[in-house]
Amino acid sequence: MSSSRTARERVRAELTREITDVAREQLVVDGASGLSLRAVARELGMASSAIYRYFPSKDDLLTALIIDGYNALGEAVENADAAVPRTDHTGRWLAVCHAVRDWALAHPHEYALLYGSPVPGYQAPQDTVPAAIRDTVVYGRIVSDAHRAGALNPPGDHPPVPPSFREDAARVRELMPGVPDDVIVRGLIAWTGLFGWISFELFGQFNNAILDRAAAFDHTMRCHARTLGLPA
Amino acid sequence: MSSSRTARERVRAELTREITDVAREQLVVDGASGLSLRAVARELGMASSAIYRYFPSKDDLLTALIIDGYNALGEAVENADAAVPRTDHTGRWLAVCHAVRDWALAHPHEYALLYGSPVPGYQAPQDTVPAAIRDTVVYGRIVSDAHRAGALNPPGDHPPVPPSFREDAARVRELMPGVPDDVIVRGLIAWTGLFGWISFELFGQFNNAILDRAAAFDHTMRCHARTLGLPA
DNA sequence: CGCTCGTCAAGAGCGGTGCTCTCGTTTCTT
DNA sequence: AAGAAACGAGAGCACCGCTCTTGACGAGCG
Repeated sequence: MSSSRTARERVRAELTREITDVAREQLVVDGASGLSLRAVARELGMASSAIYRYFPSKDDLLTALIIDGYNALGEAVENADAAVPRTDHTGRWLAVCHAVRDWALAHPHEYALLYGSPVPGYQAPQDTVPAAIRDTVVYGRIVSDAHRAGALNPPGDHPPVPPSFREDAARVRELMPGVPDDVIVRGLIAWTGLFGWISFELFGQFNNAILDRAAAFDHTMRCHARTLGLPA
Repeated sequence: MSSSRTARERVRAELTREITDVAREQLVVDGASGLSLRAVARELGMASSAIYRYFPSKDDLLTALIIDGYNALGEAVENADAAVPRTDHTGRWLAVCHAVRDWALAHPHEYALLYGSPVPGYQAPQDTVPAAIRDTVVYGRIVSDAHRAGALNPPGDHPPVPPSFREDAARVRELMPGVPDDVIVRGLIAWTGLFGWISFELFGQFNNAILDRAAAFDHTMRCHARTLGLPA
């Protein structure tokens, strides 16, 4: 019977979830470096060695938390985008910006885990990729929609893209169908600018300089929208 | 005699330097999380407890490495800027961009220590600030020089800056004397865009997407220059 | 029913960590 | 020369990730 076998699998899945939940709580409190398998086991009233039945190593637990984090951020971004009329491309962009920032401010340690420095001998497990690009997928759709609607009027001239960028642009274009090379460049600029700003804000680079970060962020993202070519 | 007293201080300073040097080697190899006081002591042939005569905790050693890193990066940026004619503002900006990126690629773990996620319970020791802003000082001078020379012609219109940004702009203006509010916004966009790009590149966010990063980076920074208002 | 057999939790243990304390020794100061 | 300050070494504490062994539990099969 699948039910009996499922019963075992079910309790296993449940305990796995409990472990990640407790681990996430510790992550929120102490950050990634403060996460301790023994402390998680203690919290769950089990032996530390039992954890290894569910996660072969601490890195694997962290990877699970990373995937969860990407999904949580991606979902927040998707919801923010969905709440704005499809044709209000500027509003969708700003909604995405604020969704990312709000999530980052609410979950600083998890944001640091996703977009801060990865562990030294870093190799991104391939199974993190689908979760990791959820927010970027939403963003690409906004740019693509805006371009297709003829809503993009980028100001100023850019130098011609270098020849080797054509292939890279083609890869990026999978997320922004139909968008010309220069708009892809502008799209990359806005996207890296968004995360660059949030990382600066979260990691203390704005200390003693920018105090009303919410206002400065909103205005900066509106300027990014203009450079992308979105209407005011 | 100051010489006799200096003899003690001298050997102390020398050992302090040796400790940071060995620690930096380990940082380069294993990253910040792999740094071990005991391993440093072992490498130096001394007891681990002796290290604490020189650095009260591991965090203090890391802080010293952070300051060294900021200074190394700042010096690289200063040299890169100094090698370009003063009136070639676009060239100075591009030189700074490439200096930051080259340094980051050559010292990824140290870059991660500076601009990646800080330790969880983060409080920036105030004595890191002078070193931390060396690169920004150079950048501010470039923008200020370009503006004073009348070389800035920012394309497109930006929305009016929010009232609360005036005070923040005034603080930033200490590094960019004489620059109007909107140019300060554009300056922040380029600066956060530079570090946002490098962080994305270094922390794996460009994997499977952008392969010729050098070319894409150079072109993107030229586009940033245009948005700032610098001539082609 | 009884008997394997796979799954699991628990405990001990290994080598490592940051950090503290004590205890002689060295080195500078007075 | 005597006292004070700085120093290195060693033992030890509490913690860590991880491994290995042992024993209990429960599902499937003869």
